[in-house]
Amino acid sequence: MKKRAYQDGCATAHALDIVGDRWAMPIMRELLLGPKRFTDLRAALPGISANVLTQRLDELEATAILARRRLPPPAASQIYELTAWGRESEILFQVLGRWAARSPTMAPGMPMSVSSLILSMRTMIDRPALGDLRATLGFRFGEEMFRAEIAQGDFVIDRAPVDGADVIFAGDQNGLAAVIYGGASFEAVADRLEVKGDRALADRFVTLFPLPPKAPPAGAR
Amino acid sequence: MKKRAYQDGCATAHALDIVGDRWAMPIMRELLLGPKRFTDLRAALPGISANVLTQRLDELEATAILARRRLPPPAASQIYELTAWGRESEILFQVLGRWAARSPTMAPGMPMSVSSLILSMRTMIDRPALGDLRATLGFRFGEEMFRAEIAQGDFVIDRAPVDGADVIFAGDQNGLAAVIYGGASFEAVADRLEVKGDRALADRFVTLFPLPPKAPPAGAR
DNA sequence: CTGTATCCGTGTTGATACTG
DNA sequence: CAGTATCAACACGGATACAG
Repeated sequence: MKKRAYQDGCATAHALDIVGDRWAMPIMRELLLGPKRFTDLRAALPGISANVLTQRLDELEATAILARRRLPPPAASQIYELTAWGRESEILFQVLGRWAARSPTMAPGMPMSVSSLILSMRTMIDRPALGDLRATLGFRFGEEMFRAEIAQGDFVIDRAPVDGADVIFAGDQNGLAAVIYGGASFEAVADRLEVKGDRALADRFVTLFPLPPKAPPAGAR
Repeated sequence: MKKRAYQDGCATAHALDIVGDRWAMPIMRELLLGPKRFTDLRAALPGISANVLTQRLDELEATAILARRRLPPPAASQIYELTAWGRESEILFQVLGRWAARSPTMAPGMPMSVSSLILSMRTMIDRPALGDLRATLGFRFGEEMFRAEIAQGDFVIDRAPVDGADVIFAGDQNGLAAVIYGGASFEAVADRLEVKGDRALADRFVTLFPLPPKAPPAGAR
């Protein structure tokens, strides 16, 4: 009847009770950039099974992190969207990601979802290095489109059409990830990623994501 | 051979791979204020079983979050301590705790460990409200002693002797938690908590931990 | 006393198949 | 498309036994 919980008054323990179950946080991450349907979530989270997804969605709804909403006809499908408080959890992903980026056991080069890449750019971009750059960038990965504005030392990116951007990246998000985090050249990923528009801007943009130094591995004294 | 892992290049997913297992983060929390022995950890984490603790300690050592060290004779016992990178994880607990403090499903009044209370005070104290207050506070819970210095709008607390503090709290950490987070009076917890020294300072101190407003519960449109 | 290893009952997770 | 049903594998928690 009662699920397994830490019997602990610490707020951190309560956080783990509600988002510590396997897949709970990846589901939240996939919803941070906007609502999705059941099938969208399944597609974005390779490895999750339908019954676990159902169960987590129920739990996240019960804890007021997300709400389900039925779209008006004719699109009679259901969508899941974060509540206002659920959206405030983005800071959790930012600090988790920044901390884990220093992990000595992190293997590079694994595929990541579109949401992961967009959120990681939000988190990891070197804002002080932007200077007085002004630019608009477009990103199109499959059906998903995002638009980034760089201005006054800030970088904001959201779901939006890419039309009219100074440079547009289109294709596979893993291609762009390989360039900005793996140091690959655009030529090396040309089969997966197309770059349209201001090539000099693209070249500068991909230098804006420095990785923090790795911590020493286990046993390194 | 290989443990269950998200196959995901996202740094957040890697973070969950290494600290997402049940009890991993509570163990790290208990070590944030200093090294502990196996038995200390068991005592601070009611509900964990010895085999799970052993397994988590092995995993956290393999991922370079903690290291085990053997004390020099005659104290031949082993202690577990966080690595430098492991100590950097404190920010995770701060943002998790701050976010979860707004959870509409959090039940108040459950017991918390000494480390939890100390860390939560570090996180939740209202630094702007400190003004130009200068004070030294001592805390003694069982064998554990902490000393806090308030000066120049900052609050720092660490393991240290309590001698000479302006006010000393001694007894059960849950008594103090009930006062600063539950709004109880010192009289109401007099059987669990002793207050020695500057009573006016104690009265002011316990007002410095405002709780953020709760988010709306599930179903609240 | 301080851990570690092994067994076992139970609940959670994950893969596949299936239904409205 | 959006889940539910079934079942096997595994992780957890508790107890106990064992080793330095």
